Amino acid sequence: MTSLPVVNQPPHRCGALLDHVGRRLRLRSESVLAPLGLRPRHLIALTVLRDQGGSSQQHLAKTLEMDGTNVVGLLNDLEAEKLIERRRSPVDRRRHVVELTDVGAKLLAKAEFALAAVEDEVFRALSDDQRETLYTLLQQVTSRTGTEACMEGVASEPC
Amino acid sequence: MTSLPVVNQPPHRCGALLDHVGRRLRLRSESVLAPLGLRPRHLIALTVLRDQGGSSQQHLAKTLEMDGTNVVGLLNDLEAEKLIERRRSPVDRRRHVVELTDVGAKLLAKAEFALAAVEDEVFRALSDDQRETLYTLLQQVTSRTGTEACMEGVASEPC
DNA sequence: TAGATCGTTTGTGTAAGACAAACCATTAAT
DNA sequence: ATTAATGGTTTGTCTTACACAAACGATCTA
Repeated sequence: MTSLPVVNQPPHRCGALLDHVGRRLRLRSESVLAPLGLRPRHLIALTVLRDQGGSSQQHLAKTLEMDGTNVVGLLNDLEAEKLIERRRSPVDRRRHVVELTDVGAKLLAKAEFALAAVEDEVFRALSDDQRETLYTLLQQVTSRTGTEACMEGVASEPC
Repeated sequence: MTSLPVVNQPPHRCGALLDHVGRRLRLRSESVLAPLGLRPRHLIALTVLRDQGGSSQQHLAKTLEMDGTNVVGLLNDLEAEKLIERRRSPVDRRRHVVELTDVGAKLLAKAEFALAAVEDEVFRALSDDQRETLYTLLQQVTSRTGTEACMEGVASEPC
């Protein structure tokens, strides 16, 4: 099963394509998000927090692939709006466990709702099924890959 | 077939997800592309030019959703490396028809080859089939949508 | 007690990119 | 023929996202 010689074309690279679509999406999102006091960057963070549950800031920095110092600023924004909470980890009180608040979850939902029109426009060429497929694929990409996933010491999750 | 009442969940928004994956991809791509004298932005432009054929700069600006003046700079970079050519349109000599050169096409191919490792890492969670599906979906998104597509006056294409 | 680690603050530098103004060459309108 | 509009170019300014470094307090570990 490892190699069916039938179709053997080299896999296409979708980096540039993804970048391109991302840009189109981001540009439009900005104006939609602005009235909510959010920027695309904030939305990514909120989404990650919702999907992966609370995590330490270090972990978050790794996930977002951002410099730690800049994550601080990002979280400061979000915390100022009560969208997230930083709690000291009981396990290691140096750590902050960052979690989405109810307000944050609601605003995130609201933002996503507001983005419907944007996505409709950008993904006009895709059917609903295709959009769902795209979503699933992207989520699969971002979901922790088993290895490398745990060991962050957040504990309370069995791995 | 238009509505099976079985699953009726609201469609997911993949903007943030896409942004996130895009970032991860871009970060790694930068270091791979640097030795080739390219930046992610350049790769997008080259990709668009290959996929859509030559276009006027205005058209290109619209496709890339970039400000015209910045497109000039981008193309200047690429032209300096002989990756693209600006030819005056015979139809309207104010226009530049921008096209990929052989050198450009080759470098693009080389870059994509070099990016294999990057995509392997980022898309580790996806099977080859899934990657291909992702590619197809993204391409479908970026491919001109029929309406709005033509009317650019590039002519030589029947629409 | 000493050293490492997490988060934070501040400050610096680079790059993307938006935007405006002025310009030339060309085309279209009158 | 004159005028106005358009495609491209140049220059210059401004904002923002980041990366990166340095220093600090609190906390954990040895």
